[in-house]
Amino acid sequence: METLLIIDGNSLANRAFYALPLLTNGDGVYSNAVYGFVNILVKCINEIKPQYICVAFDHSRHTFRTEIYENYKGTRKEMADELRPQMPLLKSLLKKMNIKTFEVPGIEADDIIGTVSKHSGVKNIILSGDRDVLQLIDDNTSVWLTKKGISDVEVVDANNIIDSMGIDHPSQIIDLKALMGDSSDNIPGVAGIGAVTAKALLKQYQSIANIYANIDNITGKIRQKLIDGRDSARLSYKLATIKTNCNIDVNLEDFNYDFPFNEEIKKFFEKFQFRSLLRREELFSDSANQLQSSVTKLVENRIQVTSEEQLENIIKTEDIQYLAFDLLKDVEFSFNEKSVYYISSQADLFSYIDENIVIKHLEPLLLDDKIEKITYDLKAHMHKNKAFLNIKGDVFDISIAQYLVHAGEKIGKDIITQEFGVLKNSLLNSMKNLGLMFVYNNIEKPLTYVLYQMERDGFYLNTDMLYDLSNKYKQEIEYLQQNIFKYANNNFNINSPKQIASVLFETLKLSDANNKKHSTSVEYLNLLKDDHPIVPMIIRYRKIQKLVSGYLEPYTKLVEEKGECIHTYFNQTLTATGRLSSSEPNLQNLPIKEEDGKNLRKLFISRFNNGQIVSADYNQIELRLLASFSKDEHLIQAYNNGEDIHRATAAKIFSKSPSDVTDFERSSAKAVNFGIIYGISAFGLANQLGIPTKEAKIFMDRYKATYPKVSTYMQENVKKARELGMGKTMFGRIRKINELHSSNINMQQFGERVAMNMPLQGSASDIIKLAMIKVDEEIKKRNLKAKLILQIHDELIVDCPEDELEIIKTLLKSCMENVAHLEVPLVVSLSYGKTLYDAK
DNA sequence: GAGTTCACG
DNA sequence: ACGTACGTGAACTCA
Repeated sequence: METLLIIDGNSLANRAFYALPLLTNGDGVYSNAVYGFVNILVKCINEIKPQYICVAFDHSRHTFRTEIYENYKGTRKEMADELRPQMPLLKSLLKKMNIKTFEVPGIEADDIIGTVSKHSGVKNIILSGDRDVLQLIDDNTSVWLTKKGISDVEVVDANNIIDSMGIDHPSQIIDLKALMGDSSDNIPGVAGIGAVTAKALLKQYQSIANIYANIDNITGKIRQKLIDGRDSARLSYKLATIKTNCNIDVNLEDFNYDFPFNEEIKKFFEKFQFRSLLRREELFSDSANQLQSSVTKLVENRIQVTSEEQLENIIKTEDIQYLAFDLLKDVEFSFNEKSVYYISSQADLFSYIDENIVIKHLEPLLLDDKIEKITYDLKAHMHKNKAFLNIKGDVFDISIAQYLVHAGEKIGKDIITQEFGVLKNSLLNSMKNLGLMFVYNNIEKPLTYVLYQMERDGFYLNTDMLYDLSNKYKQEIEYLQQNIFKYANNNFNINSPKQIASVLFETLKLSDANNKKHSTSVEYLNLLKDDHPIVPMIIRYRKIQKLVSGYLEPYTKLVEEKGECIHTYFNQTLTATGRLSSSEPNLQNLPIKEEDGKNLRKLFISRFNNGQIVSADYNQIELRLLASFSKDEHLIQAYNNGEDIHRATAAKIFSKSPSDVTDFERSSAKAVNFGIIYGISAFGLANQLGIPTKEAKIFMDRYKATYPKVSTYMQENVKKARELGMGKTMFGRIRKINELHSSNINMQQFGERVAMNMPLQGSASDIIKLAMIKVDEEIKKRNLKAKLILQIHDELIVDCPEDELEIIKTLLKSCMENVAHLEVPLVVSLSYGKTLYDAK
């Protein structure tokens, strides 16, 4: 059974604080409580190996207990001045460890612990210094009590609590306290009754309720004391009872944590000089270790270059095993693992050496094909300095390798040049083990150069038209705004969904049936568009506002700053599936579906006189891949015969001839086909089609019955992903899918959909990347002036001189269609025209 | 910085 | 009873 470790944060920090001498780091910041806390945390992680951890903190002194009894814990001293500042420090460290912390107004840490332990559904171990929590012990819950100091713990569970406390059942802790009181919490109990009498009474009567029920059988002074103290006992019972039903979210998924620790934790430990922890290499993940060793060396071997002579001397005398460089943040380079050289920022005038001087001296090394180069983000370096354009010899890009090994994961990018050699070896090793070498060598590495050119060349804009369009739409916004205000009888911010909702549903009292959340997205606005003239105005305002603030204004700004050519940035190391992404500006989401937006595409023009914008896009590449991977005969046959696939699907699942398929049936089949690619769920399909989930389920079932091989293929994907912990594309690109082993059913289902979708989306992405490399090669080979300038996932855009149009069309089609050989043909559609709008 | 909304494949 | 289609980027509000 899985185990959840629940820590009483205040209790443990207190114990640690008083057990250890006051340590400070160099800056005089106290850290002994944090240090002690981490030590015992690590000890528990090693011994318990819990799957989950959470930490509960007291929010403040004011709780429901002080409400009913103002003296509760009234004898406690204030938190020590040296401890108080350590608490936020501790909490931020826990956050870095990805350990969930709770801190809830009105209740104490104990109540959080009680609630979590009773609702976790797994085995609980409570770590605390406070015996109060013993009342929470049951068959699934035990307590680790910290003893004097912090290194010793006493384990109390359902079996030994009797010996430990001299009672028969954990819940009697409450009864015991209600009788004898508790001086540390200032719980009164029954005056005159101490531990011995209380335990004896409980031995005989089990509970305080039963004691009072049998009060007539009790004799002597004890009886009188019990009668006199009845109210106090009742109050004490309430105070001593830990709540187990607080209003907090107990979600195991939140209690996952990171261990071994990451780089950030290591840095934290360094900052506070937790040396004994830093020495324990097993506490840190590999990359953290690599970083750590570099940090250690860095302290000793980070050498500032302050003059040209020094630089010349270094290059002459160093043991040059490779050239590692990173000029993006600071200017840093190294030749082996022993040292790293850097130049200081320009602010340091006396020891300033220009980065161009450094580059000048490194250039012979860059051009020496026998010296291996290692860098982080080669493409950015190419943009930064032309010396990086013609590097000879092998170049290893850490950022790409890291991305391939860790696609879809969040990893720190704080890497130091000195460690590049080590990192390269370990990443190369990982890539070999994971079967990523083809993707690295044949896809991503050559693609970097293609993307560099695309970013550099950019897309030309019709600036006159940009200003005209901008003004036209701004006027319309002004007009819409006035009308909307008029209808609302009020000026408000139309960009605020909250304010729109208030106008629609409160001021104008429009129906919010089926829209309890008062969503104002078009989907819901459309339902109301006939109810009030303000609604279509708002819909139109939204649309135009989007065009202006999302496209026209950013372009205007870019044109003013950088001229009439727009350069996007293609992120090659971001998406989980292997796709590219485009930003600043994003040219992968230019409007196309509606005419108003599509008009913006007229802004995008050729750089050549009478030039042409050529678009080539893969027809349904993901569905074709599905046909090929699943080897489903019906799908393969349909594609080989060039059939309309959605119509064919509709004919199959609605059992009629293709010519009898209605528009609704075809669009339903289309939605089903998309759904299949996304890892279908009946709910999602129902939502898409606006039909009940039950009906969507029927569509799905019919699809599965019609295309059984697709069904098995998808299940096979999930199964493989579950075994390997990752999804894979046809060329071996991977994406880790940890969600498949989540305790949360929703997360698991998400993992399943990802396992079904990633091989399709990712393989399509591999294919178009290979095509881009091929297209670039062919353009170069033929000395063409045409330029590949955009990639939009399944589409390539080329800016082409008039006289190269025919060759480019042929070249694009053949490169793209022949880049991979599948069970079905890859079909590319071509279109072209004077603007991107015309290349439709 | 999260939540909403909307642009694309 | 609840909430889910896959992958992105960006503008905007509001706490």
